[in-house]
Amino acid sequence: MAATIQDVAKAAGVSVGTVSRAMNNYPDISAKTRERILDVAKELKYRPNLVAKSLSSKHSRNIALILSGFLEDVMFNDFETMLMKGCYQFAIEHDLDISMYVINTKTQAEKSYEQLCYEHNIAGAVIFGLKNTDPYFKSLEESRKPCVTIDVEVSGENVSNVTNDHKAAFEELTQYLIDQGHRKIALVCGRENAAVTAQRMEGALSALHKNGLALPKELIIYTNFLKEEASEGVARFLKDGAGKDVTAFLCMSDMLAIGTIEALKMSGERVPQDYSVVGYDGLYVTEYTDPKITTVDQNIKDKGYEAANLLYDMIEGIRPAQDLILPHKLEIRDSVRQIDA
Amino acid sequence: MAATIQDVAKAAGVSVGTVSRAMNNYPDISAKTRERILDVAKELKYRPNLVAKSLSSKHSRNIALILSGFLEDVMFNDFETMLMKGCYQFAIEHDLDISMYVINTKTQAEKSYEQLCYEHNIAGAVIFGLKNTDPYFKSLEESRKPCVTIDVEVSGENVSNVTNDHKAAFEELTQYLIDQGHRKIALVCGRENAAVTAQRMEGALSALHKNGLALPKELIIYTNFLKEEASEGVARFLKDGAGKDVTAFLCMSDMLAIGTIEALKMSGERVPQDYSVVGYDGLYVTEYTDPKITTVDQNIKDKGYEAANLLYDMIEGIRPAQDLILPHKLEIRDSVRQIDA
DNA sequence: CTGAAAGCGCTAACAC
DNA sequence: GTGTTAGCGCTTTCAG
Repeated sequence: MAATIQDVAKAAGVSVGTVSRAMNNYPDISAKTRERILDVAKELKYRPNLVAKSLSSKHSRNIALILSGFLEDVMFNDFETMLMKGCYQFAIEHDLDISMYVINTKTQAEKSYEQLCYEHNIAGAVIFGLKNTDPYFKSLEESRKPCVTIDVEVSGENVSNVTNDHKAAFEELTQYLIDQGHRKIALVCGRENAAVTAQRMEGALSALHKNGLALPKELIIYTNFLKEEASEGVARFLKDGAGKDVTAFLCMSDMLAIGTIEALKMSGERVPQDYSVVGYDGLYVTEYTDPKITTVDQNIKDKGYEAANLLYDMIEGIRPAQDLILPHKLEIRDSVRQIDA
Repeated sequence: MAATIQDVAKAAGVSVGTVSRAMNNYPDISAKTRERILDVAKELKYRPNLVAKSLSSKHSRNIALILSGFLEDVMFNDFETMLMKGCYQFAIEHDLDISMYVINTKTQAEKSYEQLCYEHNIAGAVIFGLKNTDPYFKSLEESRKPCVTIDVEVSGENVSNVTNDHKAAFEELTQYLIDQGHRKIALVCGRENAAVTAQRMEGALSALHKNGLALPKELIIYTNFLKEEASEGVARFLKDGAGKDVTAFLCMSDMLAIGTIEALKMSGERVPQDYSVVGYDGLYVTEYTDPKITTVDQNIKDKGYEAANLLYDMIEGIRPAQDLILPHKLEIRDSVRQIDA
């Protein structure tokens, strides 16, 4: 078995309390006692049992990354992975432990966020993947454990939100299309009950209206953010003839853009020569597609990092709960053609 | 604060021991007492504190997924994500908790696997990303905590290994290229100290030799599995004229194939019309590239699932440590041209 | 500055 | 069947 604090105490000829003080860098201990203890600890390869530690101290350096729907996603997507990388980056820099929990709508109903925290002695969590209709969406409000949601604005004394200005970003993206001479633009829309969908929709409409353009119903293709739905939708759209004169597809996510391009190619159309397509998210895969997709980079890794950072500050009482809006960046690549006037 | 076992005991008018028995479905308790306790527990929204539980019981339903180098990867890659999904799938089905730990060569030296387990009361771990030269590679051997490594054969009484028959798979892949009429094939090689590199190399050589073909040194492009290295290598290769008469690039990973195709396109070559390219791994991104890449699908998610499953069985004493070789599948897509005799 | 002791929430003998 | 109690390994008063 591994050495315990008892073993170290015995070997160093002191009490466990003193070992604890030495290990945790308490000030009220003589330098030489501390050193002796540290030596013995190293000798015995002693590592404090963090479980016991968190049980007795009632707080822990343990935060969680909670992913809702991680396993349900039919579609593959590296959003979560980038988010993770950001969170872990921060955690490692600050010597925190992260536990990842996968939940879904059903398990949210069975066990509240607070319960999950108490169960695992977790100080707080970054939560991704919540839908407007999820149980957590409401229950988080009363949570005494701090948390940071991504891209979903949940109110509550202890809940922060990290997001982008999706409206502005999507407006920029739309404006870019318009600047390139596109006038009749089809919108490939995301899941209805997603906050980001509404925000991006606003952005699109805003840009369109500013330029005296409209978005007729028949130019909207509805999806749940699944690539396949975009493909089918666009294929139908082309067949219907609904897309007469349309020159560009404005997609609410990169995966939708990929699906759109797929359908276009299947129909013998070229991108961007025949149709222009833009995406949104900044997934790494958009650099490997053909053509490389013009998109808005959300800098998801940063988002993870900042979310973990904010969570940490909330736990430590450094910052209060707040909404954080991170910068985005229009990433111009090869999927848009400039149309001559 | 959340309710504790004490609260439930008091409210139900029984002792904590009895509550414990009720909560853990022990047989030696009357049905009605159990029910009453369960009711009270639900009433109080009681959730056992798993930290206390694992501390007192000395075992836990906590396993870890340890990723070495997760943050160092310059290259993005969804290998880890798919692995995670597999592990979590199993964990959820079996009511296990998974903690994910990110380590690297340096932290491996500072803290052994066993220490990490004791620190967190972890029953065992699935370990991914180990290099032949990593400290864990040796230290795992003596571990008393069970673990399952992915694609790295580490000996040790308590260590299992889940992998594919990379040699056979790569041989198949090479043979496919040969069957399509390719005779002069360049090899885009992976990291030198990776076990999988050696195995795939063997497979390539085997297929080549069986067909009376050779692999001259100048037809090998060395990389560390980074896409950019493949790009540069292939570009240099084309410029050098080393690749005279070469008709196909056999890549040891999908990312290398992507880099290869990138370089080829940059040089004005078409894939597969001018050059054929095959990859290896079965990353989802190979379906979105142009052309879609012919590859060997390792079914990484399954690998994660089976690894977690084996780990669980080792912990429970159901299966001893062992090597598991999972099936692969040649995924024929559009990046290879058939060459007429 | 250091030791002794209570207790974190739970399990697991051991009684009765 | 159920209560009692001694820990699990650690932190944290409280003395001295």
